[in-house]
Amino acid sequence: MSNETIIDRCEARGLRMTGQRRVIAQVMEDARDHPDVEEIYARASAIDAAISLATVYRTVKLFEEVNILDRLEFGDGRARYEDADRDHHDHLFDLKTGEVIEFCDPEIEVLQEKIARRLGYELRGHKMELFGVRLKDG
Amino acid sequence: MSNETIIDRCEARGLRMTGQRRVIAQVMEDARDHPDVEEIYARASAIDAAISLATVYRTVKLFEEVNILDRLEFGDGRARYEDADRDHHDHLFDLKTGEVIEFCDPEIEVLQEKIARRLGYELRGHKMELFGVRLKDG
DNA sequence: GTACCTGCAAACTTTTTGCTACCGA
DNA sequence: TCGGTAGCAAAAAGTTTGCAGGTAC
Repeated sequence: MSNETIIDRCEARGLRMTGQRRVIAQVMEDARDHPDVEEIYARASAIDAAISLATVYRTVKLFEEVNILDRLEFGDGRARYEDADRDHHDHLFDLKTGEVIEFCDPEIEVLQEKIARRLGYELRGHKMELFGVRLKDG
Repeated sequence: MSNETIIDRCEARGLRMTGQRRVIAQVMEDARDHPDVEEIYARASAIDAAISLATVYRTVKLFEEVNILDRLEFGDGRARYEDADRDHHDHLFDLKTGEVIEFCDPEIEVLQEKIARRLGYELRGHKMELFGVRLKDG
């Protein structure tokens, strides 16, 4: 939750900054939602029409590997991405509508630490998330 | 939960019980883990070598639609399934090893109800799950 | 008997990769 | 300079589907 931009963090990690990477970094910097790769590609294409889908895939994977982006899986078969450098929060995904709700609850934060510890995991530096699944019927 | 078998529940829902469906139901009845479709197919093939992968896909989808199986997504690109008629529990998935840990915590159960209500969801009959994601580095 | 189910192969979707040319540091 | 990077197209991996024949009820 620093105020470095994604591009700053790329440079801090010594990534070679090509034009395409700058565009994708900017797209994710501006994103207030959780775009999937196709959507990131669409937004990047609006800035530089020459960017290829393969480059978007390679770049978000790279950014994820160096913890600049988080990959989210909501069970609809597509990976979604968001800026990793944000306050910790959880996601609730409505399987009916596809809507994603972000929220944060201090009790959950405490509980997550507790559970991780009980299970022998050291949560420090890792992330755990409450993943809400709303099934189709009652 | 109840002690009906999966086959019992299929019949209770009026599903036409073919040999293939019986085999797949039995495989899931016996499963203590969270097999993906390929694994269910392998286990079913050991009982009836003529079963096709397409039938396994169609059958687990059908069983999921009538709430006989739950579909789980752990972010590794494959759907996994488990018997829906079990005590509620959560899953912790280790991204490093692929290991799945099941656990249940009463505080989480209470918290899940609370969060759902705060967000305007009525959890009754639906499911929410604490999904653990362990990232690669500290 | 008939509507539903199955196997097969082909199609589809999402993601990865081999190769050649290119570009950033 | 020169090793990493981009574009393209082909391949992979997981899943769905059209069709013709078969089966449960």
